Amino acid sequence: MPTQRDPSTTEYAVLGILAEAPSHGFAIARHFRPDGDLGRVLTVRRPLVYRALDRLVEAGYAEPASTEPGDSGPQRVVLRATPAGRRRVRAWLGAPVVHVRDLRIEFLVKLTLLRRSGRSTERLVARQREALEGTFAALDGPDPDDHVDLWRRHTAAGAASFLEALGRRGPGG
Amino acid sequence: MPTQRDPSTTEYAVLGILAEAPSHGFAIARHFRPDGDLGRVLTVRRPLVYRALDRLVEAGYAEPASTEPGDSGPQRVVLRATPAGRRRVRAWLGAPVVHVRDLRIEFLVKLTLLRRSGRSTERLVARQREALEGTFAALDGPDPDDHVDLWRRHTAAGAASFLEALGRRGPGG
DNA sequence: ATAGAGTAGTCACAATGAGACTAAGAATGG
DNA sequence: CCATTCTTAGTCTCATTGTGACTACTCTAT
Repeated sequence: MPTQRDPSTTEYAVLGILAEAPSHGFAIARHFRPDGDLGRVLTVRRPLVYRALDRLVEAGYAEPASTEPGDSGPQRVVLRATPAGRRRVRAWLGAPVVHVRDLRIEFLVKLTLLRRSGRSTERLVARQREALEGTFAALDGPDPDDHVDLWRRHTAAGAASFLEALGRRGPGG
Repeated sequence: MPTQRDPSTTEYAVLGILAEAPSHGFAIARHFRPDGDLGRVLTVRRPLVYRALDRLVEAGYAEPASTEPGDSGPQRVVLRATPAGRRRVRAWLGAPVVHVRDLRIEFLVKLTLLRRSGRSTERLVARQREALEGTFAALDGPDPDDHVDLWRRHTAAGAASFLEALGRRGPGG
């Protein structure tokens, strides 16, 4: 059998929603529209949401639960997260990202999912700061000549102050 | 005839190299490896470089110039930028990016190309600051509660201080 | 001679992204 | 009463991007 690759951020995000409560593709897709809570961070169009669900089912992280009549429309196929899926997404939600560049999407998706369901973000924020403190420390000293290094320095400084501001807001912040 | 879409950043970057001097795919691809000057900003694998060249030729921005014996290897196909291609890339190099998120790749590619060939970056940097000053100004005030807005604020601040630091280094900086 | 390393370019396939399409049921309007 | 239109629900197709493996050519070292 072909080895399953790790879920993408999109797939994890969809699984995150599904782990909160059983749902169906169309409803999940609403969260990921540009004006949705998750869509503000990561917009995902409908076909992609359905593809992500297909993969999650293939991987054993989600399964069909039932078909229900739709809200004025065709039947909907309700899916739910499996225990393996819930374990997987819980581990992902607790783990900090490795690169500064993943803060923008992956880390913000995690924060959004945690806050949606009223879970505390304190631990994740603390771990994220620890995970990147080495990166931030390596950027001390005078401004470098190279413009790429200069960019890294100033954006890393922005990211560091973001994490500090997050940390200053007690639990749930 | 199908309307040509605008070149992607990758295509512009390849065209930028080609506009400096006629060259061939393999040599161009070297600049875009992770350790190359352009690759530090935007890495592009060989197949993608050749595809970009195909498109540039289709679009009339590049054309085959000659075939030459390779450096210990097969013949190489040398391409050159057409006048239309040179015009196009010159205009692109002079134009600031519209969104903060495009600074990281598109703007840094422009800077890199300008510096490679010894051209001044002053004008582009000044225009880029003007182009984003509205965005930066809109972020004044106390830290927002929403974590997505908080992220935007702190990273925009990082980007603004990067552009200021760039601006402080006279011509060519 | 032959095995390796670097040069030059191609191929096939997977993943992503965007738009248009089917289809069902409810509401509207002449 | 029938046609239109809106929203819900899901699918299909195609273009673009990204990745690894592949061919082939030339020189060098063993």
